[in-house]
Amino acid sequence: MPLPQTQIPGRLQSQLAGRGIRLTAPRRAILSVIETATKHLDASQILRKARTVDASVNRSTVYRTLDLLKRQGLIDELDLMHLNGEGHYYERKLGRDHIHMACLRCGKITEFVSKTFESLKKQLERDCRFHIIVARLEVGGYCPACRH
Amino acid sequence: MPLPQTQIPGRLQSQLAGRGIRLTAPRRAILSVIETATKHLDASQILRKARTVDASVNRSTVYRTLDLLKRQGLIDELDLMHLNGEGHYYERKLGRDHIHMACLRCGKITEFVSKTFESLKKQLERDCRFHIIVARLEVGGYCPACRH
DNA sequence: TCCTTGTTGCGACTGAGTTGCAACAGCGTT
DNA sequence: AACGCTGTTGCAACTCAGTCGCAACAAGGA
Repeated sequence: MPLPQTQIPGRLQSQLAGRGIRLTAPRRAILSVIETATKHLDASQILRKARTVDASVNRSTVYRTLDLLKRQGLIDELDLMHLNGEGHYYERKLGRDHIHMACLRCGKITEFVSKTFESLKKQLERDCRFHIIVARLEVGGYCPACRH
Repeated sequence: MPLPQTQIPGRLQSQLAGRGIRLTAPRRAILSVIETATKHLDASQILRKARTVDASVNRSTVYRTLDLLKRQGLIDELDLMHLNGEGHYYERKLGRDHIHMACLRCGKITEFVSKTFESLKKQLERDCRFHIIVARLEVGGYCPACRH
């Protein structure tokens, strides 16, 4: 349920290097932020944290690196039901997809892995002859503590 | 699979009126655009079409009306995998939720209704004790014509 | 018809994300 | 260890979606 982050540090780095992608100081800073995140971060939070590692990191570089990681399928982009503005959140893509539930009252984000979700994707691929690259299921509602 | 739009014209209007919400000329124009849409429209497309009905409709009013309809649970907001920029798309909420599949190559949007999706939501409500208000499943990948 | 109250148009603003460009730095090659 | 090709960066200016404060306005109940 919680973010299964804080993996082998440097894992993202070596995945990129293994694909012949150049590693630079700003990229290393940004990757380390993403790898060690304990909650969903948006671009400006990633920038702020990356700057504590390498003070010269620029906003554009954060966006360009996030684009790179998306194209490489190494991160997922989330909206989290736009609870706070229009921006996006990012998280490492690891193994199984999970569902994000956002509480409309307290803002808490809960993650949930479900076999049914996996079946649903298989059904889609079969019935619609659609080749899925990314699937995003976001739910808004009230968490156990806030429901009425 | 296609949009089940072009419902009883004026249906949205009477739903709002029935809730004691004031009907104005710009609102009527915007509602008629949403009701008669044959594809997913974004805010600026809604504005342009609404202006063919009432030339004085303003951009802010479109956003304010979309917010109203979202709060009333009468429309759904979609990203459609951000195939074209960062904006949002809107569609009437009718009966069962459906899944949106966006082809990353040709941009085609396919809709799909699935019993498994309904079970998944029930499972979520039960297992996570989460009260679902809105559920959005968007899939990016390759449609039958574009897959390789 | 009047009056209250919610709605609108306007214009200025915010904040996310993008872009062109010159300077720079990986990293494979020598 | 230095070289050089080529991809990457910082910067600053920009675009675009969406928001906001406010004075004028209009819906619809009395």
